[in-house]
Amino acid sequence: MTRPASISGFPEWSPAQRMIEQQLLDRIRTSFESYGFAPLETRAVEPLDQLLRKGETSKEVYLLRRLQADGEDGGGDAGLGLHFDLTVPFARYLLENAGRLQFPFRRYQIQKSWRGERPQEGRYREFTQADIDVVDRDELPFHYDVEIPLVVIDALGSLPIPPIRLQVNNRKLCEGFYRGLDIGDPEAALRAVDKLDKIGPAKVAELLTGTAGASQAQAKACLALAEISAPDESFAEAVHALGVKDPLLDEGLAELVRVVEAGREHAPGVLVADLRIARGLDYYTGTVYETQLTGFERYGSVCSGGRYDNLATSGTDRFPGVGISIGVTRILGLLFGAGTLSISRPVPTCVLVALPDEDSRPACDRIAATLRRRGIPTEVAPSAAKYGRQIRFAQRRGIPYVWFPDGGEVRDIRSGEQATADPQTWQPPEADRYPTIS
RNA sequence: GUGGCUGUAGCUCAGCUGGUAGAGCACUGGGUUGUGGUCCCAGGUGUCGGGGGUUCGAGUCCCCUCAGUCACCCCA
Repeated sequence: MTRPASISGFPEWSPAQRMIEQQLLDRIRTSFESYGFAPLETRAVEPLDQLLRKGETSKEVYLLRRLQADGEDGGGDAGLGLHFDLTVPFARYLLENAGRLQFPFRRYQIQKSWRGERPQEGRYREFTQADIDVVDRDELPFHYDVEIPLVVIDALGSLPIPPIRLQVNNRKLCEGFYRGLDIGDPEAALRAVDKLDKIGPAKVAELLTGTAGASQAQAKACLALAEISAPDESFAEAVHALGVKDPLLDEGLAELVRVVEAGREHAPGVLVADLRIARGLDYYTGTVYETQLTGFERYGSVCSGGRYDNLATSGTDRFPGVGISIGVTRILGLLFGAGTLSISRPVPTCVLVALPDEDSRPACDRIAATLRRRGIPTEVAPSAAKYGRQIRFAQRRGIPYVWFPDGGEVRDIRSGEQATADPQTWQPPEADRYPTIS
């Protein structure tokens, strides 16, 4: 008989929080569509072999199983699992529908994902991501790597959240550098360098010599590279100054310069080249993005992605892409936790129509209907209580206006101002029509 | 998934080395019998996260479990 309790990692926001989330999602969607990304939703579930095609994430995947499945089929449903991001399902969708799509194909996708990891602040087992990707057939022009971060800078910039810092790096640059240095295990080096923020340069150097087969001098060079960070193209000179020569390094360098140049022009101070950014080792092949929320740096990236040249391939078909994903639930969780996101009222209602007595309900319903038709969220009082109670009902919910049908008057209960009004023509100030977030 | 810390009213929190439920705000009713907020009075404010154990007796000690949080891992 114990009361039902919450489930770890599966957040359920309050109505006020949900209204905030919906408004953020609306604005993100509007931003995405303003760049011409088309909406897509894929099923929640993918075959396990699709999910595990890249990366060693098997432990986090939630499996789908029927309650009544008998032991013979292993209790499984053909090995289905809930998707843990939106990129892998998108790659599957591409291969399945390539013949019906126009390329380059740009889509956005705003959906839940699931990961069976241990939850903590800003990390959940069920969470919403807002994803954009551009994919082409055979070759994807690099200018999309330049465009993608500008889209999310726009999207996140339209939200009432702290400023962001979008860090960009390029895998080719790092791998070329390591190759030019002749380091034994470039992947291990990448992994070690990625921990720089967390464990500091001394520990990273240990890792580099220990696991990546680097000499002391090589480790020092890797650290020097990782510590380069700049909001403009000056980072390229800093890399050149390290004196390493490699064709792949030059290619990555040139690409990163293009991204940073565009960032400096369109979003000054937001986008920076940060050569320590590595991302998960799985499918990224070039540009990589990560995003810090000012004041919440320690909770990790709230928006990341990159270029993947080999994620969607089938036989001779190849669909290179570049994309990025906004961690909506993470952003909300952090800001709710800090108490810095609020909404002007916890219900949509703008007007409460007071009810003089039950017999008047049809007349009150007509007033409410008229207001609603004109786009003003309206509800009628639940019962014909004393007017004082009805006003209090509105006040407790933050409803700004009470409509008195007998005299045909509307009262702003914040100021106490009351005036005669016609439901056919009365307008609330635009700021009062819907709840506003700040 | 491994380990650490935390859990008392709707919220913020007290509660001494085991001895019988507490404050502020919020909430409900009334003072005010159809125009709220201030003020006054009266009051639910409680499975002490849940279960088990030790004890004459457990909010307090022990075990398990759930949730939150932190570190590792990984990442939105």
